Amino acid sequence: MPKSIYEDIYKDLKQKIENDVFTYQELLPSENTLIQTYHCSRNTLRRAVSRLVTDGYVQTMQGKGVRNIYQPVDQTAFTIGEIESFRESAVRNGNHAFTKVLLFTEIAINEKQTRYTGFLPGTEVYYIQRLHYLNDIPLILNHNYFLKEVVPGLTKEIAEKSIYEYLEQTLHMTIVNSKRIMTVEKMNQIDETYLNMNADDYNCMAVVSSQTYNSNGVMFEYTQSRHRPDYFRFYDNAVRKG
Amino acid sequence: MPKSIYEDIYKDLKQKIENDVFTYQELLPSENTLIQTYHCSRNTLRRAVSRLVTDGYVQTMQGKGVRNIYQPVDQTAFTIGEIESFRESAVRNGNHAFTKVLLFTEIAINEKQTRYTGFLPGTEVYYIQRLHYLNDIPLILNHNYFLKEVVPGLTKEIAEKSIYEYLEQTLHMTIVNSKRIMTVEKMNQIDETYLNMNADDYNCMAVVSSQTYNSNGVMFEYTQSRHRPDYFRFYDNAVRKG
DNA sequence: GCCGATTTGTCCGTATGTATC
DNA sequence: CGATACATACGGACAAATCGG
Repeated sequence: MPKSIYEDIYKDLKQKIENDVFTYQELLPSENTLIQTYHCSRNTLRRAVSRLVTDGYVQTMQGKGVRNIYQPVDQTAFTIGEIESFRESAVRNGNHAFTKVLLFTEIAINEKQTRYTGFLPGTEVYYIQRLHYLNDIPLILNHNYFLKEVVPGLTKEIAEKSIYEYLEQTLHMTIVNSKRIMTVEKMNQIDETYLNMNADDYNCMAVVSSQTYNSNGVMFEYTQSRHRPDYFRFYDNAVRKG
Repeated sequence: MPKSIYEDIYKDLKQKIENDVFTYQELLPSENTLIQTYHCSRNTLRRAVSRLVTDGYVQTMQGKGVRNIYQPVDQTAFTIGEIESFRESAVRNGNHAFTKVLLFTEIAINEKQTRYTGFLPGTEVYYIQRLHYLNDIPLILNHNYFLKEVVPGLTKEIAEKSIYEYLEQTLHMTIVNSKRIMTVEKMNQIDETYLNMNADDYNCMAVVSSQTYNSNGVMFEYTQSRHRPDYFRFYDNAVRKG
């Protein structure tokens, strides 16, 4: 797989920032300097830097330079309470990722399902319920709807491993983008049971609904992910645009 | 304020997509066509289109074209990846916004507050509690911490209108980016009271914690926004990274 | 399967504008 | 004021993917 120059530069700079080659609040070498370092054009370098900006790693300042504003997530101010470190370490040491398939069926979308999935009525899909464990704790209850026409040959065995691996490696599909909406919803009986929660404690949860498109512009997946509220975290970097 | 060409093109195309000049799943005119339409260079046009991609409005396909994948979303949704004040998004969606200042104080950050705000102990800040109403319904309870050194002269009167307007128009500060984390937390007594909620119903809420930087690379604001769960929506578009 | 036309992706060099110091 | 640094814009060249004949 041949890679692009700007991506190599992006990754190199990113890694240097993460490994404290540039310290927090320090200015990076100027564009002209970096151009000489990487032997590339100005456009190519600026493209790499602009990705670092959207990542929230650096900040460009006209006439001044490029400032490193990267802070590792662990040490960041966002650690609220003690559960935090456990949560973080669970994710980082999460070698014990395990997926349990609760339900594997093939259905046709009805009127009600059309409203939230975005699939037209009558569309043939695989409807799968899966429970994702991290370190033996059930964290996420997933409701997946996959377009049968685009994702043929899906089986329970594949769903137990990785559906995306199947899509990319076997079907050679390219996943392009995913529109997501995050909300907070009441827990239902199924959530409580499988996620091992008690309604006397938390009675609602984080819900991420997503529509995913492949490289042909076809929306081939709708998924609703229902997350245990005490383990749910979503990171984002927002950029102010003119 | 002189604007840039690529931004004008971006806005024009965006508006055309929103107004169904191009229908869903349709291909946009090719780059060469659009270049002639807007009388601009290829780079400039591609820059405009790339913003539409990150917005989740279109999808580019090498060798084929640019497909419109825009579908309107709920107007009350907040968009991730973009900084917008409460007032701005309310105005944009044609709603009536009102802000009530519950508390306006000046404090020095203590050890405990350092952990979640990211300000060093002893830092002088304005600590403000505000309640944001949308169409007379209290939706968001905000805890703002503003660095006094960078944001001088803040008053309760300003806090009742728009702090961001004061920052940008009076102090001529440029807000650049904002790192945010979204979690789900238990509601406390204060939340219930001001947001008019009953713990028998929802007992938790969406919490968005954010650190905001200005154009000098200074983190001048920490804010915790506590949202009514039943009105909370965050919209996001994730793009394949390569 | 091949070839050429079309379309997007990557990269380069250069010129000019604007903000900072 | 000049030097430096990032921002915008243009034009050209070649690569890679797609599609139709």
